[in-house]
Amino acid sequence: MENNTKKTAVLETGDRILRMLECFTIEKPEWGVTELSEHLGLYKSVVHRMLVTLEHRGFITQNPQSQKYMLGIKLFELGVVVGNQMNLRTVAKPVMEELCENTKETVMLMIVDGLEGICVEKVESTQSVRYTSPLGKRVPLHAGATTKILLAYLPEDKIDKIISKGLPKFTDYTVSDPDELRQQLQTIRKQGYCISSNDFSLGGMGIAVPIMDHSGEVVAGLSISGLEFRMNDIADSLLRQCQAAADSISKRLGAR
Amino acid sequence: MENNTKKTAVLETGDRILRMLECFTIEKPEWGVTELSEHLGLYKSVVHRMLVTLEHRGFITQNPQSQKYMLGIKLFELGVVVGNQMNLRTVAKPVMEELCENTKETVMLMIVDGLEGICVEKVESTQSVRYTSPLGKRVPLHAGATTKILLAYLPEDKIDKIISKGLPKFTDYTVSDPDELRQQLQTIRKQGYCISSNDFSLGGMGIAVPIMDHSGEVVAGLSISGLEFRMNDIADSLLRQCQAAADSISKRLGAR
DNA sequence: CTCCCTTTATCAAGGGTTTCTTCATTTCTA
DNA sequence: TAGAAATGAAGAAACCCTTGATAAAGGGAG
Repeated sequence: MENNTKKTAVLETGDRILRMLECFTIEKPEWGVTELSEHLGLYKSVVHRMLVTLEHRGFITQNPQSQKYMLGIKLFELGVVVGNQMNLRTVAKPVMEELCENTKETVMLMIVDGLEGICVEKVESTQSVRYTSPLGKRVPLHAGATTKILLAYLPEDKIDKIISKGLPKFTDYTVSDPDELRQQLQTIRKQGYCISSNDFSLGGMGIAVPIMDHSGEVVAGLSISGLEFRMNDIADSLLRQCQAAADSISKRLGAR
Repeated sequence: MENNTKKTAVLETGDRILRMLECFTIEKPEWGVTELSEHLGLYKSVVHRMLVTLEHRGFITQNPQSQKYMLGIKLFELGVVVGNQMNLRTVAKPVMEELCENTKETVMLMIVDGLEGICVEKVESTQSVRYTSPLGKRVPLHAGATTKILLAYLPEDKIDKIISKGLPKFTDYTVSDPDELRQQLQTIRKQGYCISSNDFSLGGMGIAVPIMDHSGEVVAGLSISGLEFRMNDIADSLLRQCQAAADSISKRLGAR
C-alpha cells in the first residue's frame, strides 16, 4: 500500500529492509539468506547485512538448527502496541465475545488496508468444527461476506481500482464478473448487510454488517462466520444479533 | 538486546530506523518529528525522511489531526506472525484459560528477552477488580513472582549482569540488596516455585512456576496473579493448580 | 561411519550511490 | 499574526552495493 502524498523521497536502504520484513508471513515465517536474495532480487551479502542489522536489535532471530531467519520478539512488542492503539478492537472485543457465546459461531472484525481486508480481531467458536481465518491475514475484498461489506462502502474510484486488479476465484461461486460484483455491492448497500455462502470457501457462510465511527464512516466489518448447513435456517436471527452487536460497537465509537 | 556474535557490521541507516521504531511503546505510542529528533539525537529532516519511508509501506501512520506519528498496521501483521510462531503460546493458551476459569484470577505467561521479562500471553480474570499487566510490556526480572522464577533459572553470569545494572524499588518491599536477592533465588530453585506479595505492586500477589521445554530448559514462567487478600489463604491450592498447568504445558512441549 | 563435494552462509574491500547537514519554505496552532 | 513544528531541497560526507573470497553445513557415496 503506497502513500505518495508526500514529496520527500524514501530512504532506499530503509525501504529495502521493510520490503524484506514483508516477506515474513503466516504462510512462510522462515527464510534462508539465499531464498530472500532470490525472492527480493538482491545480492546475498546485502540480504545478510540487513538480517544482521535486524537481528542486532531483536527484530529478527536466527534458528540455529536450520540457519533460517524468522521475525523476532521486538516485532511482537510493536504489534501489541498497534493492537492496543486500535480503539476499535478494544471496544469491539467484549461485544464480540458475547456474540460468539450467543451464536456459537466464529465472530470476526475486519478493516480495509489499501485494497485488501485484514482481520484485526476474532473470537473463535468453541465447536470442534468451526470456521476460522488467521488473525492479521490479508484477504481480497471481493470474496466473503466480511470483506464484501467493506468493499460496498469504499469510494467508487477505489472499487474501480480493485476490480481492475482482477477478481480471482476461490470457488466456483466466487464472483469474478465486474458488473455482477457491482450489482451485488449495490444490493449490499441497499439492505445494509451482506450474507454470502461458498464464495470464499465451500461450505462456509458469512453474515456481515458495517461498523461506523463518529462521522458515520464505515471503519470495519463485523461478521458471524460458520458452516452453511448450521447457519442457513437461522440466518434471520443471526443477522439481527449481528446488527445489534454492530450497533452497540458503533455507538461506543461515537456513531449516532 | 544485542547479538554481537557476527562480524558483519550493521547498516547504519537501517539500525537508525529500528532505533526509532523502538521509541513507540505502550506508554508512548504517538510521537512528533521534533520529539523524535530530540529523543534520538538526530536531525529533524533525517527523522522525517525515515518516517516517510516507514509510512510509505504502512509501517507507520500519521494522525492527520495531531500530525503525530504512530505505528501502522504492517507491524500488527508482523506481530501476529511472531505470536503464531511461538509454539509456547499456542500450547499454553487453552491451559491458561482453564486455569483462569478455575482460579478466577489472572494467568500470565512470561519469557526472558535479554535482561528483561516480557508477557507473551495472558488470560485476565473476569472479576471487576483484577490484577493485570500489558501484553508485550517489558519488565525487570527482580520484582514480581513471574519474573523472579525466570531469573532464578538464568545462568549465573546473566544474573550478575542484571544485578550490576541495579535493582530499582517499585514498593518498599522490592528486594534491592544483591545478597538478599541471590538468597531468594536459591530458595526459589530449591522449592521449584515462587510466591511473592507486594514487591512489584502493593496489594498484589503472584504464584509462579517454571515451564520447561524438551531439553529441560526453563523457557517461560507461568503465574497466577491477583490481590493478596483474595489469594493468601488459598495459596497452597492455587500453587498446586499452577504446577499442574505448567506440567501440562511442559509435557506438550516435550519435557519428560 | 567417514570423506568429499556442493550449496549456503558469512565476510571484506573499493568504487559508486545514498544520505546527512544545513537551511529554506510551508503548515499549523495558539 | 507570530512562533513552533513539519516538510523539503541541494552539495558534501558517509554509507552501501558489487564482486568475490572464505567458512560452515549438509548430503551423498564409498
